Amino acid sequence: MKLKPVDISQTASASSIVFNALRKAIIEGELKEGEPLRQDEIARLFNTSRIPVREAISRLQEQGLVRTQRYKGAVVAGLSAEEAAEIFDLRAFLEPAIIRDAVPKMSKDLLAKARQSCLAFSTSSNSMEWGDLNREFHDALYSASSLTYFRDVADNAMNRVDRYIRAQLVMSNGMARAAREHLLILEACERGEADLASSLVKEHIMGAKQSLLMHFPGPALPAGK
Amino acid sequence: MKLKPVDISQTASASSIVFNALRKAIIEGELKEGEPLRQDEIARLFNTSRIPVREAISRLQEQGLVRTQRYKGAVVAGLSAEEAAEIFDLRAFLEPAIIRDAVPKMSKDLLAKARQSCLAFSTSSNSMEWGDLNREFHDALYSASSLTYFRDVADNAMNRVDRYIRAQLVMSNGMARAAREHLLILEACERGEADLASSLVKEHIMGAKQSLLMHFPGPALPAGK
DNA sequence: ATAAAGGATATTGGATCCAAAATGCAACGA
DNA sequence: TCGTTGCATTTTGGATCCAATATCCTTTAT
Repeated sequence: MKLKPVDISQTASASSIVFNALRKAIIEGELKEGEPLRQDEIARLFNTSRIPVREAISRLQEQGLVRTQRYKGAVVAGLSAEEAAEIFDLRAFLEPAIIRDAVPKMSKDLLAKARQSCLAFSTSSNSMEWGDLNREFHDALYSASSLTYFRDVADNAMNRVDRYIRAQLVMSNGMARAAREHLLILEACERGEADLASSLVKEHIMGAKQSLLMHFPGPALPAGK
Repeated sequence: MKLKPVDISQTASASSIVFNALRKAIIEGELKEGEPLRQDEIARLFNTSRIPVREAISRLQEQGLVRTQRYKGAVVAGLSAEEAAEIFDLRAFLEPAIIRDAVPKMSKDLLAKARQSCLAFSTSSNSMEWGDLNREFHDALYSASSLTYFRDVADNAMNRVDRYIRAQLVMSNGMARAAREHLLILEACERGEADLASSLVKEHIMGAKQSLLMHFPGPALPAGK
């Protein structure tokens, strides 16, 4: 038998398709915060009934990406400056540990891929791609770590602030700065300097936090927070 | 008007009632790992249809408390020794930061409550309560912290390993040791020594991890992990 | 003119119904 | 005897239908 087996039990259900599509749209900021998610409308878009849509929305709620009020429906969840700041703090706390674990496990192959991502990021002129390439670079580096639960948590944190980072990259000169810092991180990884990579990641995230808070939509945050 | 207002829009839906009940049962180990969750059966238990049950199950899946296979249904999720170990590592990483933040914010009132929890824990002879009291003590201390996102993450981590801790408390002499350590942590908090409390929490969690891995159900874990 | 009341419409939560897949079992054949 | 095949039953995923609530707009009374 020369059949390439495919695990049909892993094929996507309607609800998971809707879930993934909505999640991506929210993370990337395509659906603006506060925007209501009409079950009927979404169901029509995906040629399905409202049942899978409702399941998708309840899962999104569990991830903190939407807020639901009984009989009023779901809206894309937003973050206050304080909440965003705390999520960055968690990232700055966790991700250095992840990359320290990852560095000694990085294969030549993986480093090559990461370098490619890094290059693509710093040279891309299409600002629509920047967010994707930024995420791709981070994911590539972390993928060598075996701390799967740490990565899950960091991933979720990143998901919640990704759209703010995307907005941040295009305005000010966040892009140029990120590209510089990415290169430093990558080089530290290539030289196997886990501790250096770790502290560079921490600075990278805390820098992004500061820069984000400066331009955060809404009233300014009192200093010293 | 002397009416005590109640926000009716916040009342529980059928699906959230089912969700909370199932979650509690799983966390506390009442539903054993691997046990299948039959939608029809649960629906009958709660006098409802399968729709709210399905929503509840999909939310549990998002929290990692159940695993679902298409057309096969959901079973209570179990953890390998490695997975449990990593979750303890995350707890040992996060919770010290939470308590360090919490200590200077603890009111007299809160400390009194915590001491009560601590006492109840160490003197309870009903081993069925130990798990609840243990959780109550930890939650009381952390509740003073304003790091809500950190606490959410730590809470979720705790939820996944709570039932193993419960099992651990009753066997060996985990109970006596935990009671001793709790008292030390509490006293450090009362004296306002945040750094000490922090490192005691870390040791407390790492100790629990070691002790859990020794008696972990299933094959032993190779050393040095 | 304005605010309260009432009703039409839209939207959600839940129940019921149907189709697709998994599971268990019995019949059958080598 | 043992493995395979086909069918009945169970269970899940999704569609449709109904009830409860929210929202919007009109009416009405002061």
